Amino acid sequence: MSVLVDDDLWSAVGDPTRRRMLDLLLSQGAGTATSLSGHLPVTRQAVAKHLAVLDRVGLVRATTAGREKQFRVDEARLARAVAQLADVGAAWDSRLRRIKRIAETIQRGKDATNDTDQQQ
Amino acid sequence: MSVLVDDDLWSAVGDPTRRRMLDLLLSQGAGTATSLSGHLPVTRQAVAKHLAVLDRVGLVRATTAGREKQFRVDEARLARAVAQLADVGAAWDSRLRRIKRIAETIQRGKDATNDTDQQQ
DNA sequence: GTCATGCGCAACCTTTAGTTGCATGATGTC
DNA sequence: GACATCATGCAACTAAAGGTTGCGCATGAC
Repeated sequence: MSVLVDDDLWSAVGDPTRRRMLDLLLSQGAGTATSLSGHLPVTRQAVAKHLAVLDRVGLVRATTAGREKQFRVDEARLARAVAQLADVGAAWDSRLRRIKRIAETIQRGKDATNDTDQQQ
Repeated sequence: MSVLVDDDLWSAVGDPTRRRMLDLLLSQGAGTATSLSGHLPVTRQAVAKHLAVLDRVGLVRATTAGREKQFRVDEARLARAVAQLADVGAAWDSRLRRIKRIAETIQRGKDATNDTDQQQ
């Protein structure tokens, strides 16, 4: 059965632009829509929309200072998202390993008897 | 700097429905658009579109048998996707750890002197 | 042959990522 | 204080993606 995943959280980090924004925010500590857009191939308005999405799922939080609105990553929240990535990856990985093991077992069976034409 | 990620591959597994489809295909070995749609809250046509997406990025491969079109997961490709999930997770995780470590260092500094009001 | 079933295609709707354009509000300088 | 400036916010519009319904066609079962 499938791993429990917060779809909102996942799809927030599913967007490439938002992932790069998170990278930028992590490496720079904080940033505004304007400053981030300077490092991204999209307009400030697009960045602002993405920040709104990230803010809605709690991955970033804003502090208004004068005319600037600084965003920074909510570390606990991102850690949770990272944990979910790891969970899904681990679930698939273990299933892939199991499949590989079974395939090898079948292969060994074939090598041994070489006439049991097992399918499926 | 951001981790190298194949955006197509990532966004293919970024969709919740497609993730569940991959789960189903992994647990059942194979499936058709019709069979999968029985386990999902969307129509067969929606599933077919998702299968087309997954096929385009190589995560599944189809074999036509009579009037049925069976899809199965390309294990190598999914393993690669899993590796990318792990990479991004690890990158963020290490950055989060570094931030936490710095925060603790600052905290220790404050505890010691209690007047160095350091603000980035 | 006929009937059921699985697929593919087309039209349409809604949401989302992106754009441009403009109004508003805080800063700093003269 | 007035004014140019710069960051933000808001609105309208476009394009792509996820989803739907409806229909036509091929294949397999009887």
